[in-house]
Amino acid sequence: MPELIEVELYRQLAEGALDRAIAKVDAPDDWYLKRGTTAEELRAALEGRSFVQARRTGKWLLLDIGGDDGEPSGVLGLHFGMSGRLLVDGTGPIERLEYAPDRSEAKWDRFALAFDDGGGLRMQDPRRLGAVELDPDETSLGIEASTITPAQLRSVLARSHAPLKARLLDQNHIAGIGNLLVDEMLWRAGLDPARPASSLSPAELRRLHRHLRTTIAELTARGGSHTGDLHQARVRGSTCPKDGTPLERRTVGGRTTYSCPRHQR
DNA sequence: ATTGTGGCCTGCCCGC
DNA sequence: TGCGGGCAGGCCACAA
Repeated sequence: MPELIEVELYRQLAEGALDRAIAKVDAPDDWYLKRGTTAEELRAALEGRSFVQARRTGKWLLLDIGGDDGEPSGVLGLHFGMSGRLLVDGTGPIERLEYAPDRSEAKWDRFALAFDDGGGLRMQDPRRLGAVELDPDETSLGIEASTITPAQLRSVLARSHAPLKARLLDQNHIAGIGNLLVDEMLWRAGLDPARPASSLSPAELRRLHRHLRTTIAELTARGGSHTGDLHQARVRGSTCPKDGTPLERRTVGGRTTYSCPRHQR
């Protein structure tokens, strides 16, 4: 469930891990290291160094590593899948994570760093769907959703025959939106998730852009992707909070989709 | 390139 | 009380 809202909270948390010398890397789960990254590589790249900046694009948290000469020497990329949590010095910004257990168990620790000062950074992920990578491919990520412009959104959707929802979930074109956010913004915008992406009129495009930006901003202020007005109705047999129509549940773009057949057109 | 499908992973919850 | 199956969603490999 970590979508860009949750990962942004993790990024802010990670600012508390900057400029602290890394004493030890603990990468106990090889499966969790992706795209050829190895535990040995991580130790070589991180031990004795420190992070100089905490960035985010879409659902990726990107920690710039400072080199011996003070110049950036690499990037540690963290991805949280749907059940990944970030903890710095044992505490995190999110207590309850949708679709993940509330508890904390040591066996869910997939990656950890110990700092010289005795603190640490830890990634917990019960379902192991997250990832740790050294120098992740940032160029393949699409436009950051939270700041996308109307013209950029138009170009993302242009000439695509994929369902609107599938396109908005495609991280290679627009980065950061997950299944909960997309259902919420399409519900607010009154757009059918199954519409071909390129079928929106100029007025509908403007409407979608406005709701995309305000949905992200509002749910950020409320504290998470699960705080949308549609969210409590994302269960079987519920009705539209807007007009009371029985909600439709189907698969669009390979994902469970709730929408209102009456006002989403 | 684009789009769709199945699979991965694990914990939880339901019905029997 | 135990067990099996379905489900959740992020993303990747693969097929057409």
